[in-house]
Amino acid sequence: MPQLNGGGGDDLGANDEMISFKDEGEQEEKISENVSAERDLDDVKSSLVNESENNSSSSDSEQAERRPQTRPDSESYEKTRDYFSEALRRHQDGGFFKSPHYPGYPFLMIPDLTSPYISNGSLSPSARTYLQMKWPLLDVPGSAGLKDSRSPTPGHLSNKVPVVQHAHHVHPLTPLITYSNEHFSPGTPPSHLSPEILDPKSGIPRTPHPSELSPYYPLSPGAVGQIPHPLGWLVPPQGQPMYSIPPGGFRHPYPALAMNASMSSLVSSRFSPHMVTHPPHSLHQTGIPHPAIVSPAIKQEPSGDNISPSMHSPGPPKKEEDKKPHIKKPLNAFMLYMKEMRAKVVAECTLKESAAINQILGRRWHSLSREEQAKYYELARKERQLHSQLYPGWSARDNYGKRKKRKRDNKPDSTPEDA
DNA sequence: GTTCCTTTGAAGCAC
DNA sequence: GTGCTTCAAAGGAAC
Repeated sequence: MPQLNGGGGDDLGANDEMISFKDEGEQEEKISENVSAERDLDDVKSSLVNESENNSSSSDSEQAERRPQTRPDSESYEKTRDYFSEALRRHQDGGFFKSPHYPGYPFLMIPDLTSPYISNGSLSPSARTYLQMKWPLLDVPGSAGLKDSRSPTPGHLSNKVPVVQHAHHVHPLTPLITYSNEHFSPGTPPSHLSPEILDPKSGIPRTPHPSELSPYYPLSPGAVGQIPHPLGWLVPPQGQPMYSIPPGGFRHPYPALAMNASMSSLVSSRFSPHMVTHPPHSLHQTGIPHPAIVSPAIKQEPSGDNISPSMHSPGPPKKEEDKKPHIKKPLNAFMLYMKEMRAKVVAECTLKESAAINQILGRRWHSLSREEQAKYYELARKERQLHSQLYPGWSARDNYGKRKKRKRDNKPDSTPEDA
């Protein structure tokens, strides 16, 4: 098990896997830093297309749809230019900062711009992206790229406009391409692009702390000081509200994205607005609304409004289980990586199927250097640690069977357990 | 509207 | 200890 012991040199766990992927990563590095990502995408996409063709006899339309994706030379280039122009225009007229149309992505892009390359330049785009995220949790040994990554604030990032440059073949504006402003509430200032973060309550500009980067455990300001948090990074050094919640709650499906950089990797639907604005149901015993908490109704049936029945009816609980909020599993390292990089991959290619994206992400994951993966392992470890602190009695087993039964494999010998 | 797909990792369970 | 299973995220595709 890839269990980090925290601080140990060989604490990555999954060492065997690391060894194997190391070669792959080196290969990619040899190929070219610039082309690795594209080749990776091309490779995956090609295989996906082939598989798709073989398995499901993809229609010509699908092929036609995907082929240009694999070689987006001319058309995509023109699109890119258009996007670039569009984004540049937005940037110039200020709208770029006022109303980001790419809620999740800037956080991924900006780091690349702050310090695009690590000394040896061997890191993959994603790696650099990650390394530049001012990881709040980690002491990254010998990471040259992180040398000054602690000091950067959104303020210093503000003049690093993603459209200016981007490493590799990634379209400089790909983040702008993928997302529409419908994901983002126009009124929500992109704190990562703002020189300072305004305190949602006081409106006073404040310097964001890396601690804010963890949206997984959005502690209310009052709750922060109530518990001895296992992770020091969760506690703001200046006693300022770390997980400041916009008045009225988040409207964005990825609300915390508006907070700052590495949010994108950490933020997700786990941080659902209802959990923030209506903590009573998902409040932990410490009074802390945990993003991993999802009411049974919400979790089991994501559709519809996310109001837990228990919220509507404070009356007697139906069952013991119904009363218990659904506490999600802490994300593992790959999941954290996936959350962070998904938008980037989506932006780099036109694939939209999560399955395909995940394949790419899986490859990229293996292409990450040991150090880069280590950070995710470490973060995941802290996630689990914090999770266990918040929910001492929780067990992964608690969630067993809460999902709709998955048809695990289409193996003919597998008997359908479903009635 | 629900489930599948697809990835890796963590955890639980059976043996 | 080993191997299998489930769940975590994501969102389009398929049903």
